[in-house]
Amino acid sequence: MYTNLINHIRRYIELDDDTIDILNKYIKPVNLKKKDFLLKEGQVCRSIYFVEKGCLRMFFVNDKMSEQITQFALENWWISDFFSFIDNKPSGYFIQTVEKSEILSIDTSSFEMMLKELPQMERYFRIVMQRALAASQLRAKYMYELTKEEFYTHFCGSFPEFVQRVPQYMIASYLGLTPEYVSELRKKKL
Amino acid sequence: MYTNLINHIRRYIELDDDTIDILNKYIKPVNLKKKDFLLKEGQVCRSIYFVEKGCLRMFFVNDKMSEQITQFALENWWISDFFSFIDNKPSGYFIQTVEKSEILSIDTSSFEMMLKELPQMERYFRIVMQRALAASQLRAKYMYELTKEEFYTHFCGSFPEFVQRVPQYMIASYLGLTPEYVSELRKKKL
DNA sequence: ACCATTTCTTAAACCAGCTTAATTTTTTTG
DNA sequence: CAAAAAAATTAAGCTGGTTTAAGAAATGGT
Repeated sequence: MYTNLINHIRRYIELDDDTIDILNKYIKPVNLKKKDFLLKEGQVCRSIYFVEKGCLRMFFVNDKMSEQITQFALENWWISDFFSFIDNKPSGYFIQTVEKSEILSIDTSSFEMMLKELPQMERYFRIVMQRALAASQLRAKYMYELTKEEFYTHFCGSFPEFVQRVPQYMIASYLGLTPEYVSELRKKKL
Repeated sequence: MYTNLINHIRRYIELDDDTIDILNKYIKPVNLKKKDFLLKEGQVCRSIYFVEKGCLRMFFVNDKMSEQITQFALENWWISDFFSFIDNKPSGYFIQTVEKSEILSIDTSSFEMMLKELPQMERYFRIVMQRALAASQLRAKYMYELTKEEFYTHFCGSFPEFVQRVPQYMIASYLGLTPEYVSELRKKKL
């Protein structure tokens, strides 16, 4: 069970069957249908989430009352509002499924206990965080150097499967463009 | 020696004197004057850097041949091109001192050996990476929700000492604005 | 103190991408 | 399958922030 997570951990550290059993004590599976919420604005984000199957989005509601998506998570991605998770502060975000999803969740206290019982997991999470940071540095670089049109084209070229799977207006929101402008860009490309 | 680094590590994990001695084997101090480079575009970024004293900036040169700053590092910050560091890919960035600085550097192989000899440091770096990720999520949120003018005002309000210490055109670059526009904003505030 | 270099300012013309608002297409649900 | 809801398109007008170009002020080295 949780084959995706186990395989993901095994990319980075050794993991025997006994350790997997221990690990299982700390992990809570959550099955969600489309548009279910894992986190709502104002709540403290008390868990980190791993996507076994499905897709999540993280967004906040801006002053114009429209949803601003800041992150997606597909299979094998961890997602959380780390700011809220680390310091137990109320979150400004929503985390919601984009489609029917199987999520694994580890809450704050399980996370600490798990790391105490299985210190080798510190290494796994160090590497996960380091890679997430590298990804976020890369994304920031693209946002600095590309025009919005180039950013859109580059994104569609890099993640074609993703573009199929997620509604266009969500991609627009994630890239920081209006749906109208994306529409215009698509017309131009044809 | 390296009091800032030692204190920083002690914020997150226990550290006895013997451990510090071991740690020292892996750390290379580098003293730099203003505008010296730690990394140039095209090189593989083979180290992570800790600022004991001073200030670093990380930037790339865009197609208009102007410098786009993506990060600063003051005292007690780690900085690196993690994308290049992790996968040994040539970096697209420069890392340069903004002022005379004392830097501590750990190269790729020292990093791996150090983590093997002192596995408790995995925890320290897991926490450092996690916090860096939280900071980068927060920064991204501001970039999404604020206009450039608000972003500038917010930045100056949040880091007044920093604004003193770093030339205005660098702050403009970091925030993704032109120096001309920052000039206009300042005039407006007075 | 003086010259060279770096940094900051001013102002006008310009444009990428947004807003608004109305219409059409697609998807969801009973 | 039909009605309702959600998502995508179109087009015109507008604006926040850039570009360009020139001059002024601050900083640093000798």
